[in-house]
Amino acid sequence: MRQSKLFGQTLRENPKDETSVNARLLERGGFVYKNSAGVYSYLPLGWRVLGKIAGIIRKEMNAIGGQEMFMPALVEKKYLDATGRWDVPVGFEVKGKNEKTADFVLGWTHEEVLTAIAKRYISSYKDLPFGAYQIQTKFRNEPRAKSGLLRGREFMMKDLYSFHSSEEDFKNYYAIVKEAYFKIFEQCGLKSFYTVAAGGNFTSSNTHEFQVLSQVGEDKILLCLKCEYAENKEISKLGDGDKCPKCGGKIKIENAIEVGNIFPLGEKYSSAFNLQFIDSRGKKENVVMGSYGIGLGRVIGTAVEVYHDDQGIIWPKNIAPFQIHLIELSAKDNLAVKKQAEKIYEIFADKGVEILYDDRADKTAGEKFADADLIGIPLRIVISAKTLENNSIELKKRNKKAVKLIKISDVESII
RNA sequence: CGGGGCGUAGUGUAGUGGUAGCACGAGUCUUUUGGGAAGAUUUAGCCCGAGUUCGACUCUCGGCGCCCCGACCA
Repeated sequence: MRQSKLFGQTLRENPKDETSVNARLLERGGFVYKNSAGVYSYLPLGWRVLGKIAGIIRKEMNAIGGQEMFMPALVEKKYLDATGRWDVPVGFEVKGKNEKTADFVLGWTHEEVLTAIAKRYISSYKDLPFGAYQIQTKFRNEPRAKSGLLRGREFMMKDLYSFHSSEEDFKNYYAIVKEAYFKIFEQCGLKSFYTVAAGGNFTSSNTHEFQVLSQVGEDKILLCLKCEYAENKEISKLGDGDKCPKCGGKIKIENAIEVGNIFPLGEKYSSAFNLQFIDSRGKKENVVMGSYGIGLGRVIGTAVEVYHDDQGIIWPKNIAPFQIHLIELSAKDNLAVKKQAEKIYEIFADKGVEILYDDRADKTAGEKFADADLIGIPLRIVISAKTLENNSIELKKRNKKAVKLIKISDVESII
């Protein structure tokens, strides 16, 4: 991608209406545009990051047998009436302009919708278990959107739902999803802690959250420093400095961002919809369910909160919008630099390396460096008259200070 | 939903009861080019509505919007 053609542009100053680090850096870097409080557009750079995260999630969901599908954002009243959740205030109610349509809510979760669908296809224990997921925009009427991408009213979410013939089978799968979640967050560069929590509008059981430590996190968790056992403060009877109930280690209270959660749903939804199967002895039983969410925008916001410095974002490799940021510092009277940069750009582009090429002719070196720091691509390559004298290019990692020269002839070794 | 703050070009900011400047950005031209360059030139704005007034961006009231704290919550 040539930066001269990139839609979206860096801002030199912080937007005055944002104070959170993730919102400031993401807006300044040209990743997102705020349309309304808690409602963001993803510009091409931000969309690439979101795509990276979606890719990691897909890979891990598919690996545990999840099947991707796509459900409507318009959810008719009858679905939520079945579980009494129509009146939950998080919904945005929508009506057709012509006033003749049924009542709808913009989907804020899809347990009911998928349970209704599953009813048609599940009849025997042989149809179980199965898991289906989607990556889709969710709408929640937050009383107070805040902290940039960390709490929006509209956000991309991966929601997986699993269906089982027994509590035992469900529990096995729950543990498998748990491991998949750890892998997902790890690949996103985030260290997550598995935390016991409450179920809110979804279930009366305890649920589990994946929390990433951050000062700006709105959750407080009680975390064992030794075995990493953690409880959300909202349900915990532990206090700062207590002994861990699992290993006796020291408990510490920490702020954290909830990037994912997994819910045992039991038979709440299957009984509401009469979703039953016939077991191997011919007996009808309720399906046992679970649901599992990850907020993709929140993962982006969290990554920025965790990985940044005064100059900008420092993307973890796997979710960076590009892998290489190539900068050419050419002078008008020295076409050699420009030519060489074009050549190197083509080499990487041909090999499918994700490369952003700062080919802007009217920007100074300082401005290009500042933009590169802000955008936060992991590896910066500079080619200039100075490097060319040595038949070299300069490499610098975004998370390191040191620069290193390598010969142009060795450029492919970077791949 | 309670409390606080704030709404002026794309961004960040001045400002007066007589309708607005500055910087950056963006466009054009020239000179520049290793950490946010220089000159010339162009571009673009008072959140909305009502009221007071000869006249409102300014004062009053009412909306709406944005941020923060709290409550709530992925």
